[in-house]
Amino acid sequence: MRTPLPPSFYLRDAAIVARELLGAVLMHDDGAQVVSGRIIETEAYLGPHDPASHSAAGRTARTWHMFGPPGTAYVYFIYGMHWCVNAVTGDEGYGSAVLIRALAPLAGLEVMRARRPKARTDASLCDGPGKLCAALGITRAHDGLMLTGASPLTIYEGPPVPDDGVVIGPRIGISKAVDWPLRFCIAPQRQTSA
DNA sequence: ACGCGGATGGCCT
DNA sequence: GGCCATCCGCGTA
Repeated sequence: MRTPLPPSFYLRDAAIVARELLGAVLMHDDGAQVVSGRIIETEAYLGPHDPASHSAAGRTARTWHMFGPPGTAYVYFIYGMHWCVNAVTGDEGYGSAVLIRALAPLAGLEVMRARRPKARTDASLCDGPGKLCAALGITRAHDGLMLTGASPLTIYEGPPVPDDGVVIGPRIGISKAVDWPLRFCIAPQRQTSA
């Protein structure tokens, strides 16, 4: 779990990367605080042909970094309140990415609790795309950074998650392509195992 | 255990 | 003007 996932990891179909990111560790080190969690839920956004993908509307100021090189962080602001973080996948210029939807907290629990005072349990610190960005302190400042190392925001290799520990279903909170099976979760009973 | 609606702002039509 | 890749609190069972 010390090894950052390299750009070649992300140079694959978004659905494959979404599956393989389960178990990996997202860490934010701002120089003063280190906060991290294990990735337990992801969603794939396939590219311009995927009606639910931000890249379907073309490359705009907002979606600019979704078209960056594989391993880029694409961070966007939603509902006037929340940040969400993606890992860009596939070739540079294509526009596919994986939304990180939930983490299991690993390090920096005190910092997370201070950043999310409304969370009543440790599990609820990071169990949503907006929540995990708040808990880790991820904002627009991280949009466009590389997740592959030498950056405050990094994803590290984690233990393999077997297929029978993965649940696949439709994506959440979208209004187009609502039945595409592109949401990947670690089954609840497996989330705490190494 | 659900289901609903308000908060809140940037961006596209 | 309307639509969001959301979260939280309050209402009814």
